[in-house]
Amino acid sequence: MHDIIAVVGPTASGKTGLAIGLAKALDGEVLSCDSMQLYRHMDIGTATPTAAEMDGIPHHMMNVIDPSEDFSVSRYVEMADDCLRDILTRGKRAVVCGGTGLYLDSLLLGRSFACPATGHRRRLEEQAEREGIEPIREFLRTVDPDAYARLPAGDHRRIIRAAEVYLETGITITEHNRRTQLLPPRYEARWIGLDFANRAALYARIDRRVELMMEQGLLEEIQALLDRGVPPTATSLQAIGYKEPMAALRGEITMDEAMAKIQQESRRYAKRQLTWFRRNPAISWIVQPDEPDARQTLETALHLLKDGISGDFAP
RNA sequence: GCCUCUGUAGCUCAGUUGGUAGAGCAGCGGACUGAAAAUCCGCGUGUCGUUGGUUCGAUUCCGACCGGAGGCA
Repeated sequence: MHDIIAVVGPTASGKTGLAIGLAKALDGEVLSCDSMQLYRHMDIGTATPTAAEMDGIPHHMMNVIDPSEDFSVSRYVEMADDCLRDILTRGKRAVVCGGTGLYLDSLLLGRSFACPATGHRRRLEEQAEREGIEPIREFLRTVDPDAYARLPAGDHRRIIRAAEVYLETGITITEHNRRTQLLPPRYEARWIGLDFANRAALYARIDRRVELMMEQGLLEEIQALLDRGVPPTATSLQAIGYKEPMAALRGEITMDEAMAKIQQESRRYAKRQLTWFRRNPAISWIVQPDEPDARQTLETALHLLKDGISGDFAP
């Protein structure tokens, strides 16, 4: 059996519970792969498991970053890779659990990154603000025609990044991506994906979970972050479940609208996550019924792992 | 009971002087390589309430029926 098990899937699909169950059954520890659960003091809105839910299983890469800090994929890989090696060195299994597809792929498949955010980025962003994106696209057309052709004119973020990488390194992002995709996977992992037979069942769970977050004091959690001095523009506060109530606090929408917005944005996010994971052929999917039984799902997962079966299964 | 209005996509509605229809929102699909819970791209998904009639042809015109809203009683 593999020493590294990846539990992936859309938000509210039951990853957390399954990962803890697997860790208990297989003498493992959980390595979180969630771009928001890694912030401290953001437990309710990110559905970070409580100590009771963790049930004694060590969790890594959770509550490790201050919400005021900016973060990045490469920092995640650096830190998470240390955790992963440490877990394996101690003879434990690693259950990598999360819904942030880019982080998962970067850590387990192994991706190198061209260069950190540079002064070029700020300058390019200001230029785009002043003159529009076209001059930057033109520049890209001359130095990296592939990126120019591939990136839609509306995707300012990636156009600026592509220009930045070339200005900083002298290598186009197209060439960099080509090289990094040729690298072999960094780790051999067994991927298990959680999904639902009916999309509506997943959406119902999302809606219910958001209501629960409000009952648990999401608004108080947000207020505490602001009182703590976290800038409203911080990356952490752009998370779904945080930015919408803040818009309500600014009086732009009502709190009821904010809650409906959180639910809708969570549904869309879940769909994007599915799009990301669906293209990974290594994932064995557990297709859950409308009212899944956690024990049953765990059994199915253990069965998959034991027999090394691949393919999709209904518990 | 009578009168008026109304019934078109999941929702709110537009439209067709008769040639099987289109917007917004919702939804669906996709991309993604140092912000990723971010960012971006694409796609109308439809017994035009039902049923008769007129017509070469009806979602459109006429009748009946069914549902909804309002008015008079």
